[in-house]
Amino acid sequence: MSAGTAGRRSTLVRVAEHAGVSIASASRVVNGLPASAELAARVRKAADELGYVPDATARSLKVGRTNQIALAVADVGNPVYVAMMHEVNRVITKAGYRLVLSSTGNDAQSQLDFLGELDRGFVDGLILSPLRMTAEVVERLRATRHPVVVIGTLPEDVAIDSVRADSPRGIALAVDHLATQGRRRIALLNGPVDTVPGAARLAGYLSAMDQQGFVANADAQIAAKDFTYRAGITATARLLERSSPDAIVCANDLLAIGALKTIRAAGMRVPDDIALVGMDDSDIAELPDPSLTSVNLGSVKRAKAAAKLLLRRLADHDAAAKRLVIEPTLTVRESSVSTRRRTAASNAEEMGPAAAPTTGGQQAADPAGDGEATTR
Amino acid sequence: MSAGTAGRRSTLVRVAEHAGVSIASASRVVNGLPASAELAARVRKAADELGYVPDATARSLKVGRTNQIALAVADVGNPVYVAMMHEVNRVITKAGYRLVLSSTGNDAQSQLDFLGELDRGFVDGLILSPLRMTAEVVERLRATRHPVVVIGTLPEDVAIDSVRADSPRGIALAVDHLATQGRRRIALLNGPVDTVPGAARLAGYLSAMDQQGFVANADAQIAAKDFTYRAGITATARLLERSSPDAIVCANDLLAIGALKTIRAAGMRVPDDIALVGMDDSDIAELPDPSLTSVNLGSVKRAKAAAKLLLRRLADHDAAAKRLVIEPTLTVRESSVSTRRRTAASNAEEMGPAAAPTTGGQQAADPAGDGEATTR
DNA sequence: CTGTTAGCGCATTCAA
DNA sequence: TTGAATGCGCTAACAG
Repeated sequence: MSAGTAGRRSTLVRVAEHAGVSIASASRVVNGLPASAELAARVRKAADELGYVPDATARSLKVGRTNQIALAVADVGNPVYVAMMHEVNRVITKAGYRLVLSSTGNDAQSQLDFLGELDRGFVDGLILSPLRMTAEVVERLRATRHPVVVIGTLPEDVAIDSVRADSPRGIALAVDHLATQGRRRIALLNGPVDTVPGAARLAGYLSAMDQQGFVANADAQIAAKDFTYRAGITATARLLERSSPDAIVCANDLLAIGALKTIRAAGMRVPDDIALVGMDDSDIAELPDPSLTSVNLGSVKRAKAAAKLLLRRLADHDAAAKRLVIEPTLTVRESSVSTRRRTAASNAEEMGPAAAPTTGGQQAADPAGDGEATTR
Repeated sequence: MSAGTAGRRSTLVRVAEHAGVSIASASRVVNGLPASAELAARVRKAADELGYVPDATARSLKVGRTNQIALAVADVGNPVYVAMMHEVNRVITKAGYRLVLSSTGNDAQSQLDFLGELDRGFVDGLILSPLRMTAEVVERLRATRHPVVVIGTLPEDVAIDSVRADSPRGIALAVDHLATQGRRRIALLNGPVDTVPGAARLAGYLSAMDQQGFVANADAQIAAKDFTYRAGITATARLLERSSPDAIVCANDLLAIGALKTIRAAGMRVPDDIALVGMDDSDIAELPDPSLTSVNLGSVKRAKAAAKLLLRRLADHDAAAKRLVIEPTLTVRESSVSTRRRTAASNAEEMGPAAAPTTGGQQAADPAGDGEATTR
């Protein structure tokens, strides 16, 4: 009914004409600025009759804001990135922004291309979660006129807002948990080591093993060719050819599920023969049977913090850059806790009827789910 | 180095000044329109020195195009929508468009809100995959000045481009396959019946059962409260309380994985005691053990077709509306094929050493993966 | 081939 | 409070 004459798109000028007021007044009424009740009514009526809707493009050109925020992630196929996207979208939508998605794939060039595009000003800011943080990327980030928040690790000297997971600590949670369960030959199923997460996982593993007084045998470490389920299958097969772990820490949940498949195909059981710990604690962690114990690296929290950081900077371009670190947590499920008594390996001490039921090492962790992560 | 004086943003006017040419000439060079080699060089040099980057907003205002396409899906948590999003992004990116994502959640209102926003003209077109196609949504769709393509089913009299899956046919593939495997008591684990996919699944199930000469017992049909893994768990528990199926067709892969969990918890085996068929054939279908036989409803093909349909319409606003239907396919995996001889139920005929290995009912199906789906 | 000019639709400064 | 006028940065007529 109120759609008005569909002829041409109606603009503010036409509304003004139709209402018999100046274009400036029409603009004011539409934007809720002070105006006499009578005039406001006239304008509103006219706008209604003409089915007027303000034009976003013109407005953007005028005010210098698009109300759009870009999110660039490496791999939308990974549930973690989906979760992050979801959270970023939630936060920025509430603040009146739209989400422009750039799924740059694993392609480094298209990542750079997108960063180049950024200066065209089709978005007000960017949240970037790069798989590889190359020098070129860093260079582009410094050069941009637009606010950027990085999810991941940045060189020390770069003054850009960022938020990262403490993934070494996460690995330590996993290794400690496995050690507590009596596991001694703890292997690492990693992704590519030349990626940001891959490098962090490896470093964390080495340090955690050291801490526990275990030797990190090279045969017990393997890098899958990417962070996918299939890569997990083949990499685990290779791993089992050259070593006999009683536990595997996986760099990601998809890899872990791949490992699960291979272990079974080899005639062994999880967790009795080999315990498994995934990482990311994504939606899919609870799907397999046994369900997957997983290190929660706070992907949702990171996404939320990143979004808020960007919103803050959008409001104040000159704020000092922040570097946030999100504390990991361990979600214990079935894949790491054997119900049968451990037969192999020693530790004389019983460790209680069954390890603690759920989360293990959570820190002060945004209890209400709504706390201002950026203030920590 | 080539970043130029970072002072203020450089515009075409400044480039023109710096090069000593008219602003129009500068524009032409930038846009690759004919110009003398000498002039072109001067402009390009100036642009480079000033670090000039054309402004997307101004350009959009002028030409009336944003080069953005919106995708509105109900639930980004569902792998199918992620796959669709991925594909849409791929196709439109290649055509020079950016993707604006609207994850409207299950919230009907925010869906409507987004459709309202559409007329602000921040995107050139929309691809919409609504969970529920209400009268209000249809009304908004007709009212919009912007091209829209719907993924899903639309009322007959609405002249809007759309592409849908033939999900009754998909269910039939599943039921027929199960019947061939000797299953007779085939249940349906559906999602909410008041959704577009839920309604289609139910209708398809009833008709397929009828076709096979089976009775579609009401006790053997259940509707989970949404299309999630958890809902699948609880709904299956209820289903098993009131009936004893030897096979379950699930409206979606997540539901199927939930069913798998519940069946196991009840002490039964898949596929020996109960065969399982999922739907969507999404990434997660191969994760469980046994891996999930699943009806491929062509989500990627639908997404691709929708994107192309929209691009076509963007190029020609007055083209006649098309309604495309994508043919389903069955991907047979482990969850539906028992390795042991069926003991219960009859069919005297052996059905070969083991059912056909992979896809079952594929039609003429875009062999190169690149065929023009819209021309069928 | 190149320059001049007029808007795209809107927000906003300045007068009245 | 309201109206007239300016320009955001760019492209596309139209002249020359």
